[in-house]
Amino acid sequence: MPTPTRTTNEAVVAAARELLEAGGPAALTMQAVAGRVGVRAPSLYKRFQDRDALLAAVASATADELGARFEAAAPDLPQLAAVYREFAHRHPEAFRLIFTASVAPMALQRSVEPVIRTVAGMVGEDHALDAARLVTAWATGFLQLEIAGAFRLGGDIDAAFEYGLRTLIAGLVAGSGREC
Amino acid sequence: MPTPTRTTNEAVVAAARELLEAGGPAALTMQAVAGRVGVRAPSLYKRFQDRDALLAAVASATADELGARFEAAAPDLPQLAAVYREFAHRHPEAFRLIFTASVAPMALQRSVEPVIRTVAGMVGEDHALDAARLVTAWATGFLQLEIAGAFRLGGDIDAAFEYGLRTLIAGLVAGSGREC
DNA sequence: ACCTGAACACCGTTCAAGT
DNA sequence: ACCTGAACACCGTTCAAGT
Repeated sequence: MPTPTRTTNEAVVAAARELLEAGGPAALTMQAVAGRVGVRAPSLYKRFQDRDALLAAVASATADELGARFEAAAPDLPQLAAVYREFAHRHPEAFRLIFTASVAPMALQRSVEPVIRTVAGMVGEDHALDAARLVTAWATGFLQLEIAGAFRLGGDIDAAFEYGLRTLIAGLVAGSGREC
Repeated sequence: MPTPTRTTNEAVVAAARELLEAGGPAALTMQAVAGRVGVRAPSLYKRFQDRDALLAAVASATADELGARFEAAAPDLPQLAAVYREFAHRHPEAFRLIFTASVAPMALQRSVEPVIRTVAGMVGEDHALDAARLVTAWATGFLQLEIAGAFRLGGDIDAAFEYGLRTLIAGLVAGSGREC
């Protein structure tokens, strides 16, 4: 008779996310993930083609969660920025993973839509995409540098984030509306 | 009698950089690096404590090279941005490596100095650090997203980069001088 | 149908032994 | 003094054999 399944894709991805966040990518081994869901490593290959596919699933799940928080924060740009930063602080490893070449590009498309919508409301449809790319590039770079510990020259990081957001908005508004 | 050395740290790092750029981090194995400099893997441990130390040396060499190009481009912000982008395009893997947590934070400090100097000339010393962080965060994030293939919604990427730089400068100038 | 033990290839790393 | 063969631990992955 057909044997009932002993775990689920969701449980596997959840276990992988925990291991990733706890010990970085090196800790996300097939054996460790399998152990967490009560199975042996070879069984995982029934669900994911290989480790890269599992990483992609983790990235995708992370992007979906982020997208949901963006959805709740739009169309308030400072709120979007705050949500993004808090998410990166809480899941630094998953945050990094999302922007890894092999994995993520597609997973992000949907989650970024609330950002485009928000920015479009500020600068108009014509520059919406360019402006969204400006804002996401800044925030993503800032958080990546912050997480990597690259801000070593002192100063208040929170204040630098506020300054960046404020200055960015000033530039967006100045560039879109009439000049003075 | 003392055996003459069969390679140098510089040659090892150069070989590592080539392998990294050609095949990503996974291709940078101790055996492959050793093979490229005509030696066996265990010999590398005389020069670098472990693979992570070698990666750190690669990151450091990359950051130094980038710093030299920044030095030549300062204090022209658009020129700095163009140099940065060209460097990222030509060495995407090394560029990514620089911002990996375990490796790089310190290697960047010196190379970023020309950027701070340039930005200070635009907004004054008071906001120099915040403004430099805004600019580097934007550029780094943009390039990372571009390299990762995350800009999938169409549009002209070159134009988006120009737009970002222009808008950023507008914000910086508006925020520093008197308002209107 | 699903799971696993055993096996293979590959990698990082150590160390005693070579020259 | 420097280098290396051999060995060890560990990982990703495959597959025939179990239930």
